[in-house]
Amino acid sequence: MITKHRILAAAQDRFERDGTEGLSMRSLAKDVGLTPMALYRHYADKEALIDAISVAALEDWRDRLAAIEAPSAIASLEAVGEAFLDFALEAPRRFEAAFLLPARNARRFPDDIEAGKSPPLNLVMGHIEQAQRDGALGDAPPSEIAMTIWALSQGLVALYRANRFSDGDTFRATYRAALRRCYASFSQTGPPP
Amino acid sequence: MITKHRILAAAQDRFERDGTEGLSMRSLAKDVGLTPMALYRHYADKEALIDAISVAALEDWRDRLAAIEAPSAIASLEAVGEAFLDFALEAPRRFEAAFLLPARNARRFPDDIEAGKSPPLNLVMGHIEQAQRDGALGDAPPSEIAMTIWALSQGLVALYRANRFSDGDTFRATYRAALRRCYASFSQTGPPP
DNA sequence: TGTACATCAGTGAACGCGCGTTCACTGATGTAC
DNA sequence: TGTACATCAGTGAACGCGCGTTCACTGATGTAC
Repeated sequence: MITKHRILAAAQDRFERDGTEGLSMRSLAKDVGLTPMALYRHYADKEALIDAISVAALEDWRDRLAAIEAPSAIASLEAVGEAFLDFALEAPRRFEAAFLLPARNARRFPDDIEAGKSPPLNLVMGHIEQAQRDGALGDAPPSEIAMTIWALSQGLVALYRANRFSDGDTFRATYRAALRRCYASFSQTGPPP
Repeated sequence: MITKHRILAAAQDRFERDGTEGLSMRSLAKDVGLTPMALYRHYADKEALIDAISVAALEDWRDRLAAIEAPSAIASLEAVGEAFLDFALEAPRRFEAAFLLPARNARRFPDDIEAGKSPPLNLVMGHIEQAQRDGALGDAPPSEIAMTIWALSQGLVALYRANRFSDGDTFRATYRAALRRCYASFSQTGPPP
């Protein structure tokens, strides 16, 4: 049973280094110190292994979110932004697996999101609603705020990964400023001008 | 000479359908109706061919930008957003090649951008500066406005491609609203709250 | 306590496949004298 | 005008490679009686 975990751990490492393409059953087996065929004792095939990697990536994000503690709703939202950033910088491929794989059962905006079908987004939307009650955010639909912030974060990270920022510090500063500005744009009440 | 163009055109088609991974010299040759080796008469190797695809993708975007005509600077900026959206929806992979490949010689924020080293971004920043003179945008640094808008667009498109919107119409509407709101957040003078 | 049997992780050889690219070549077209 | 030669697009066989996966197996460990 422990072998299965060793395989998954090695697969995550490989995946983080080389992506899906670079992850081969043979090279992975070498990493773990096993025959390629031994892997099939634990995972039906390569696809099953990649599924496991995706699931683990989502769990990683869920854990990072769950670990957040902040004094206010708006501070929590800021912390979510930081967690997102850290995740993206520490484990870019895992980050990608969690958010950007065109998942078969992905939750969709607006229906699934508003129906609360995405646990991580639920948590974020809870903070948003609390911030609205605190008067720190305007009355735009929480799901819209969440999607906009999510998109902005995602886009900034994508540009950073595509080498469009001169260095990491500039990027972090720009990221924080952009998110703060974006929340500010939601802080008035009423529809956008 | 015409063969070279036929090869590139077929390669673009393949790439749009299957991405870099699905583009093999052998399958491509079959598409063009040639022996695999004939391709090497026109492109040194696979990498050279992929470079050509990237270059063509950037030219596509440049042409789309150049074709924009609008009555005012702020209307031009809106048109840029629409062009970006159309490009992303019509030719997602080419779009990706143009913006997201970690290009060796990519222009970086803030130095390269402010120094005007990116012709497409230059054009956009020209509109931004004009809009500022028109009083339609606040006095934030144009390069910062450009990067923020770019990131937001990029992120929304990424989420759409990752299946996070229930349908295309919802996505287009959300995209337009988010961009409008983002420009609005830059319309006051002074630093963000 | 001893024996027979089932379970199960892991092995090792082999299969067929598609890949990028090499090499030596053919045959048509253009060019120089 | 005719001939010799260079150029150049394209061919076809072959190379070596890494891939996911099959198959039949070994050998240790646990379990039932």
